[in-house]
Amino acid sequence: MSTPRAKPKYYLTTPLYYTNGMPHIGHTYSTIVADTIRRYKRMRGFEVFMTTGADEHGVNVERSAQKAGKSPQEFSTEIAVQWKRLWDDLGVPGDEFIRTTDEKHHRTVQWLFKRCRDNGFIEKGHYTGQYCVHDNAYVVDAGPGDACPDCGRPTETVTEENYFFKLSEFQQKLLDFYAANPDFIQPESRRNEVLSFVNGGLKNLSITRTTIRWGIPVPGEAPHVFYVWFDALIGYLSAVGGPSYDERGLWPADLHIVGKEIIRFHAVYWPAFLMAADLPLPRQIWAHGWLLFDSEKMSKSRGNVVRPRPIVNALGIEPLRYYLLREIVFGQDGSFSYDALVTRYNSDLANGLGNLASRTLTMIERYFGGEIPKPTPARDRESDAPGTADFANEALTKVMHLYDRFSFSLALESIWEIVAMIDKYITVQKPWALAEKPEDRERLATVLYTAAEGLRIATALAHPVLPQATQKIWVQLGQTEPLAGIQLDFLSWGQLKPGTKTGKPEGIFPRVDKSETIARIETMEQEQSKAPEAPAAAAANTPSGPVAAAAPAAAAPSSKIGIEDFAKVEMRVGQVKTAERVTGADRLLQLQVDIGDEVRQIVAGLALAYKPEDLVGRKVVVVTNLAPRKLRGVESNGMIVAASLPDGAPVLAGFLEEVPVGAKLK
RNA sequence: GCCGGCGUAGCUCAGGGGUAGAGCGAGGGUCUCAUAAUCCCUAGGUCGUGAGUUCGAGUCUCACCGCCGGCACCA
Repeated sequence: MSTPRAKPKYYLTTPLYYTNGMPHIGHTYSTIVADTIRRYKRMRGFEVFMTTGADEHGVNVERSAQKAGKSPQEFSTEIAVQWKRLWDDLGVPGDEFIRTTDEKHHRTVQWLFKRCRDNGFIEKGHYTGQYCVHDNAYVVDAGPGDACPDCGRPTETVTEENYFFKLSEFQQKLLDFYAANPDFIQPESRRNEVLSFVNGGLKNLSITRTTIRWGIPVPGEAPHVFYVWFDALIGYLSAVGGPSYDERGLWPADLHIVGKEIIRFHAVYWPAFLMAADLPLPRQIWAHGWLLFDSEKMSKSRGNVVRPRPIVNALGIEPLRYYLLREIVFGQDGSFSYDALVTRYNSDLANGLGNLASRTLTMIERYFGGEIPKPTPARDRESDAPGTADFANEALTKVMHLYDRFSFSLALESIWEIVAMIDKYITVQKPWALAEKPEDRERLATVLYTAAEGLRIATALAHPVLPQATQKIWVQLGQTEPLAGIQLDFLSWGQLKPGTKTGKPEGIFPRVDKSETIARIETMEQEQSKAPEAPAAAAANTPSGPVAAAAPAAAAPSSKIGIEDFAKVEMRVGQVKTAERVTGADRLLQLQVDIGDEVRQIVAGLALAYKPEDLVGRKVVVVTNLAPRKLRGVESNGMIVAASLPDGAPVLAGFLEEVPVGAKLK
């Protein structure tokens, strides 16, 4: 009963992110990849639908909510709203933000459960595990007698009745399915892992709990709620119709993008659930790798979690998109560093694409009054630009092929070969010299047409990765149809119409100073991390505090707060006792600061403006009630208040009169 | 412990039997349309260690060292 559609559909998903914390760069990566595919598929003529969302149930949310003094629903909603807002702000919202607390999702889960049960794949059984009575939760991986890792109290061995999904019956069916669909699990290495896991035998899966309250109720089975995977995974289906999935014709999903750590749930449990319910299976599961920061996995305990907002505030979302897709081979782990990010930005975006647009459009403006000149193809293509058009046309085919395989880094590499080719072409042809001789007017026209046309092709191809910037160049090239609506299949050399009025050349990617930009990102990161991870942190706000530098990209206006908010911040006069550089960090100083009743260790981003020895003995303003945080592996217990100059350099706040150490500010 | 992967120029990585590659960074040069951008030249790296197969090995085999992943939560 699917409605007839003109275009083939393409349905893809990101994971539904757990609302127990805020997004970091890894989540951002997943979503950016999905958004890029979404945009690319649209340019290939697909009707695309993308789902992202929030996984909200479970003990962890329950407990975090309790700590925050809120109901799980209230707590989870606040976090979910922030996730959604982040994706909106980053321009990667998808088409549906499904929440596992949505009524339609509850309905779908209960419906799927019934189908599985009716088909005989659900049974009652007993789950036995180590249970912490104090925390009201099972302790995974604990043996009898082990202590609870959270509260240290001994755990008890508890057995509860719950429902099991007969996963063991699907071992052979899954193996057959994998064999029949060799591309189902990507990349290859993950596929092999899954295969060996399934080959090793499958145990039945406990899918309900009676000890958890915060979950979807099992209909007619009062204390039971669904447990983890027989909840979140089903969101992919809830988002596109649930029980009536057939009406929208979007199911099965064409692609689930996941992180490598959750591949098994997607590649084993999920297809088994669907088989049990007699529903179509998704076509592909793609597991990407992790972003390693300084070669380490990101984690809160290491204090090296990278958040998207500071980067976006300092550089913009597009450089981040470009970096993640260009630098990291999709499917493999990749290293993330601010240094590489800014380097990529300057060399590829500012000096590469941005500069090519700038020089090309400037010359067209100057020599042809802002009109695309008319080329004289035959002769010039022979003598001046052998193979230019062919090169671009071949690159076009190649890039689409690479995008199809999600080989983003190779696709971008190929696009940038076009940029380099045109750059070289311009250098060889010397249009500025041609412009001086009236008899070279025709050649000049051809050269600039060629440059503009090469730029146009590269711009169109880069659009899925750089949606806004390429649209700007597109407009500057005088194109009126939105670039997002261009079909790549119909793109080819020579479509640029002579006489088209070009727009004013404007810098798309202004070059930035590397160390200053990194300093700014780190400062903002520091600011943001100091705020607790509670909803009140309002990650949407650019830190408007003393060290928030003028950011070219975003710089959200600071919102008004009441006196009661301000009163939460405790500031005191401190005196620097010792100061030294933090190794491996350009701008961080590790300080011991006397704040009256104690000496605090504080790591501050002051090294660009102050020498350690100049700070010793100096009185500073210290925010004393910030949550501790590690910077470059060094714990920081507070924050030094400073003004921030436009170039990012800090200037310490101080007093004109003598003040005693430890005095409070208000 | 079992299974798998990786270790190549300062950095990130490609190459999988026959005279060591790319991009970035760095050094030198060129041009001047352009965002001090572009373009050209330069990198002499025991291709983790040792042994073996071969006329010939980053490239195949074995052993060893180091790092990482899966087998057990997390983008």
